[in-house]
Amino acid sequence: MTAVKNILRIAVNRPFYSLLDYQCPDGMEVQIGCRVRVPLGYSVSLGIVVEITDKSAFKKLRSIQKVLDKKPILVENSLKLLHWASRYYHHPIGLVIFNTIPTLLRKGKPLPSMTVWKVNGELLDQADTLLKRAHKQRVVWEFMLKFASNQWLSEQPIQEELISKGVINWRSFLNQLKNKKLLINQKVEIEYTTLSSIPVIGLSKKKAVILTQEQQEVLAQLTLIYQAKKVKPTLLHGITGSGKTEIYLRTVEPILNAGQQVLILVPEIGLTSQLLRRFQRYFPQYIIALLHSSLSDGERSFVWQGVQNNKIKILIGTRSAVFAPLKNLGIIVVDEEHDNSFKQQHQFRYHGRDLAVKRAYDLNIPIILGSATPALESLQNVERERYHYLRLNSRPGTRIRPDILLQDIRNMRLEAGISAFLLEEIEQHLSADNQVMLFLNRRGFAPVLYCPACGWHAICQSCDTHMTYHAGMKKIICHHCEYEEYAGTNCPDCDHSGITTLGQGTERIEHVLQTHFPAIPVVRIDRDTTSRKGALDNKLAIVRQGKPVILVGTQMLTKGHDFPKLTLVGILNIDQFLFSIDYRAQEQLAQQIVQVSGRAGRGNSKGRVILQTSQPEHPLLISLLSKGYLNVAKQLLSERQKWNYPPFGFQGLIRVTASNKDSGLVFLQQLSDDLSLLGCQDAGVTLWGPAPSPMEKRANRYRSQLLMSASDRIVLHQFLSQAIGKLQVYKKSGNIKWSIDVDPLNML
DNA sequence: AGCACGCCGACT
DNA sequence: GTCGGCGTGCTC
Repeated sequence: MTAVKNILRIAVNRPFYSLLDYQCPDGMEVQIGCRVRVPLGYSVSLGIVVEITDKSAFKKLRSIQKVLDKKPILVENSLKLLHWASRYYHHPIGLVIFNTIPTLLRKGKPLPSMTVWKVNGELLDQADTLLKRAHKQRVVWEFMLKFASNQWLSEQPIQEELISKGVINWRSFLNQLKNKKLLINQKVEIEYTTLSSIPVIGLSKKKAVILTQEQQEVLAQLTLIYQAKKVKPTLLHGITGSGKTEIYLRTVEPILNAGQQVLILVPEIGLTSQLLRRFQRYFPQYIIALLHSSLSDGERSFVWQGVQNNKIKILIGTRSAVFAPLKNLGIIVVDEEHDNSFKQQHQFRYHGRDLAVKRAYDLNIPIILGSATPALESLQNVERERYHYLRLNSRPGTRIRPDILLQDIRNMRLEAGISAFLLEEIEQHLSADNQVMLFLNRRGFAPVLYCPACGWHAICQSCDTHMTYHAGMKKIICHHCEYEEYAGTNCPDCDHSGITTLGQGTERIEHVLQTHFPAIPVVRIDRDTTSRKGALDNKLAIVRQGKPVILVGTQMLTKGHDFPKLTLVGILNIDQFLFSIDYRAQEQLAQQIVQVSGRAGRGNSKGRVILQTSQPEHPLLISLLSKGYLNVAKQLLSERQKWNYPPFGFQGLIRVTASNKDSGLVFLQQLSDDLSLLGCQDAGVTLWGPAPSPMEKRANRYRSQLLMSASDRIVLHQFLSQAIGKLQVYKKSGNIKWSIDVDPLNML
């Protein structure tokens, strides 16, 4: 006799690090991946069945109350990934799962369904008497008799037909007929013949792009790679404009044709729509969906179900799409893999790219990481022969690489941060009918608002930082806590009337250029001008018309957009990043310079890049310009190795916030002492701190941190687990909240 | 995260 | 007296 497996190991929607065991009552059917309602303490909670077993360490188990799903809402491999991620990032399993699934499912609602209708054959002879006095009902009835006698009919064709017959309230008539038992209806799974959430853009026939020699070789290599028994990830290092997307399309094609699904991850929503267009054009026969944060709850559930039943074949999404329950996933593409927005910076701090690699590894399917400026982590994985490395080094057609010019701005009079030389160049490129772009990584009008008479300047009352002046709104805004107030014209301290600004942001550059070139449209692209839905697409459309424009923007501009008429790029004010205390700043700066430079000269004319700096002799800039990104990456990697920084060592950061200055540090000191007693130093784990965070006060809370680093990942994770055990039992004074960041990307 | 319990000070 | 503030402890 085999034991019946009736013990459920459940992830409840509460901050527990482990699964909870429950009894499954006799006769209740439940599968792994289904949601259940369980009693917990004095209340009830939702949970998801993660394991089914026949033994438990607990003697007395409570029973689950209800099973919410007939079929699992997660496929096995995404559930496995979530479970693994919960352990790797040391975040409670239930919160990991419930924060990932669509809101409607999180609230216990069912997956979307649709209603279908049919004539009830049993009461046909009574129809005439029942409908004697109901004229409109009779119209509906006759339509249904004609089309839905022998088959179920969905509401969409019913609606179209009846509205054309002038029956506006069609649904209420259907219900009246149902009440008279002339019609019957039922709910069924949605059919994915069309996707209402997807704009269908005029699908011009795909142009037969002829691949370059280089592209053909890369494709051939990829084909070989996929034939291996154990497939390794591929880093596709292709300079901007080298046609990476074309490679994605071709490499994915046979996988789709074999019936499998494709997952494409991009760093930002802004990049999804243009990629969608390319894929729709190339694969008009497959259903493609987007998954990102601006979808409605309903749309999200819809996509979730569509990928799970293998109707949606191509899914393009931002980082959380890595958890989507694709039933038959065949390949993953991570575009712009170096981008830091793949790392979630709140709560569950996971890295979308790294989890994609893990998911591909578990499924033994290919994954392509594409970038013009690969992350140091990825390059090191190539070095260790964990990844294949493929290179696209030239631009197809006549596209030529841009020249980059360093311009020394020491002792130079600038107009709002722009040199006379750059203004002159802008003028020339515009009059040659070309487009120009200025990159400045700071939004707002000016970072400082101050009084020349008494020295007062606007600082945030809740954070250790200045407030940025936004001229359009006449406000000063804190970019860290969003606190804002109206900016007066007089100094709040001495009432001097000549209050003024220092430094520049994109808004000011826009303003200055607009007065300088009144006939040319200036298009500003940053968080302030693109927050409304569709705003970014509208702005990009203006640029795509091809007439001379000046683009001004933040790092949003560096990401993947193609501007064929753009011939000049100006890079302003990057000097601060050359001397940042963050050891990742130089890597990011190099990536940003290369990415933004790549926007220039996409058409037939050669591009030009002017980089204004007061540090023209800085080794990073010299080396980047003379020897290129890979060389800089090698240098940076050797520095990282010297200090045992990632990717050579591994880090975990424990952050604490508290309502007063000292209690966080005291709390972390206790942890630091206990970890030392446990022998973490002897085991090779170094503790840095506790120390106040670089920005100590933020949103009225005092922040401190303890950094743990080690050469051995396993050892680090053992001590992180120990640390969590301690953190849970310490007494907390001063409203302390703590969190863990594994593989932290920034220390601020 | 919820929820209950228990210990306080501040009210009708 | 008892209402409710919040610190503490527990949840299979």
